[in-house]
Amino acid sequence: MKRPTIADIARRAGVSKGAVSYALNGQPGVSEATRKRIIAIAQEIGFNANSAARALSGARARAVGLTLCRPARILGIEPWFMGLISGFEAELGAQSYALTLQVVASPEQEIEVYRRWWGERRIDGVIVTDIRENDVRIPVLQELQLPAVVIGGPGETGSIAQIWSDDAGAITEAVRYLVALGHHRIARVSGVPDLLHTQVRTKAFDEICASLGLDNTITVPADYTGEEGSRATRRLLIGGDRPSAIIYDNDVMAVAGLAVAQEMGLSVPGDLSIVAWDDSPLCSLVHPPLTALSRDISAYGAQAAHELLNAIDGKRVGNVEAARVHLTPRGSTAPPR
Amino acid sequence: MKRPTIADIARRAGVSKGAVSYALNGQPGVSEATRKRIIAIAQEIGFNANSAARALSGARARAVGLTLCRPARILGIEPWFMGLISGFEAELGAQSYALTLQVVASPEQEIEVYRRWWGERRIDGVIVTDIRENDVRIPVLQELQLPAVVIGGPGETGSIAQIWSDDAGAITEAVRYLVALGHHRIARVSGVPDLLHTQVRTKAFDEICASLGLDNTITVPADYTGEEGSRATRRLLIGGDRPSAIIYDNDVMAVAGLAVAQEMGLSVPGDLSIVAWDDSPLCSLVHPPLTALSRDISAYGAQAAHELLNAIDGKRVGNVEAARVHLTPRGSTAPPR
DNA sequence: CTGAATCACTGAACCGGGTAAGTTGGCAGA
DNA sequence: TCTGCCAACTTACCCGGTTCAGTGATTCAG
Repeated sequence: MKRPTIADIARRAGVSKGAVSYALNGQPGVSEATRKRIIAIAQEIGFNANSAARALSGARARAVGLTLCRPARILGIEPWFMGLISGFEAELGAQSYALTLQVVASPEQEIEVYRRWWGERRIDGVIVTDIRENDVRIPVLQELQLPAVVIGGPGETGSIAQIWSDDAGAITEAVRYLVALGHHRIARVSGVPDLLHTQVRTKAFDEICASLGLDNTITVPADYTGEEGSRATRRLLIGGDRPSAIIYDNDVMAVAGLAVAQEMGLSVPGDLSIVAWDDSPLCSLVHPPLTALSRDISAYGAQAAHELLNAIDGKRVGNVEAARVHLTPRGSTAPPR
Repeated sequence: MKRPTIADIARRAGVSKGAVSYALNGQPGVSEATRKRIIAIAQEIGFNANSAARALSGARARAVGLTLCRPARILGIEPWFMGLISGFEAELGAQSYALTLQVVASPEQEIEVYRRWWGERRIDGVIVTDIRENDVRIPVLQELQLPAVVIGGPGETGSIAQIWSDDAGAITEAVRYLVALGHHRIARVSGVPDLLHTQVRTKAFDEICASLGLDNTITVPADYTGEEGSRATRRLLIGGDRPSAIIYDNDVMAVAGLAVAQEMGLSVPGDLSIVAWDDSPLCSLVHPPLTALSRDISAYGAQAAHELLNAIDGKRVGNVEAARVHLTPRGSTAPPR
């Protein structure tokens, strides 16, 4: 019942442990005949190298870490993280790396987890999301020399690899589209203001609105949750100079906003046009289906994992832009009445 | 820059490696004074035991595995898995166990992953979800003697721990509630029919409907996705003898069903009442908010993790029922017009 | 035919903790 | 003063791969 080791294989093949190691790892040092024989025996007895022993003798842990720093109730509903995770998996699985997950409550706790993981040599690198301005995690990662890739930005990450999508371009496209439909009063419900990509979006939104001569544009900060999305929407729709279109920073808030509009007896898209950020199945699930800024989150994740594996291999990696975000028009946008 | 080992601590404390090991693990064999001194040094230099070395010397890997066997596009939107995961974390984190995740395409691939993980000693146990009748994974887990806990059921899992919620009771409550409101034609859109808990629900649904003398009750099988939820709903609403209430096996299909009803000009709850299974934020996000069968998914996950840790510790565990499912009435149910 | 190079492999050290078995020193009791 | 005993350590080996320095056999050039 004991799980087989290379010593068992060595005994059965009549060679030394060393030879078995060379044979199984494709290293030179054994003849082709012996290699084949050893591989056959390994397969026959269902051998899998003990990852602990392997990691201990200087090699990799063959695992990467991901922390999720949002309350469970948001994590659950947001398609973003799951999309990202399955993207990671596609890339990591191919290289037989494992993904280790931890839910944390704060960036400080996240740093603790990084320190522990790295100290324990449990992982070879980490994927960092929800990057902020002057993010406290960056200097720690540099101090630890822990291979990492940062998702979101672009921002200051020093020597750490970074992958980002062109959020500024995306929001510009959305505003231009709404203006082309005839909208003048465009509002925005943003995600957490601290996050770098929120700032990028806010800046780009303000700029394009100014350059198109729109006034009364407003960004209401929220936190990606449905509750905040509802609250922000109510605030916008109650006011005197009601916007005719709202851009939301994620799909959950957009759906919540749609519900508020319906509840207030406003027709979508007749009285209010809605644009969601990140096109998840959620957007096509509701009625009317939501116009969204789409990007392939899975591919984004796969690309991030790829960069991380490069960083782990010591290859210098830089600042990578992910695939373009594009606007997918659906039933929630139309010319204002 | 090298990460510290117990040998470093031993040198600084002027004792042997063995003494350090005893001190840090709370074992007898060192005086309190020495123990304190050693712990202080460990803290000072930021020592973390190398998990590989620890795992190698007979101890635990201190990690558990979870595979997700659904396409990414469903995983993303379904709050269920993320809820479960954060529940696991709450329990695992407290015992400083890590969670290793893998997305797989089929039960066969899932088995491969279990074999590999266990062979590599990467994990100490696994959490198995989406259990089917005569599930192919059960005999493999028993053969490998891999500690496991099965979520869903109740069903035949032999010696493997199991945790389940009273789905039969829940659906009975939902049907009784709808009948009390005055509904006679109640339909149901189910999840994947192979899954054990789907079968439990279907059986209970048929039984309670029969015992209440309802005819024309029908269960349309679907697969938890929004698309299938829409399709099934359309099929039900197009038919001659339209149901006045539909119970959905998850929240995503319920939301999709709501959109279909709105699209067809039916008022909810006036023309159609809707009940969702699993009360996620999604249910209160839409308009009208959905009546749902609520359960604390996180607590469910925490309980499962707890049972698994017991199983890993060799404690015999059995068949545990999770906290009750209860009906949360909201705006999507009312007496039929 | 000899010396050098190459090949196929062995043996042993090593990674960093865990732990059984052995070794002190100090103190109590006779 | 001697024995016995215990706490407080030390020593040494284990876990299971990886890797490096040999070693004997064979090949090959000169």
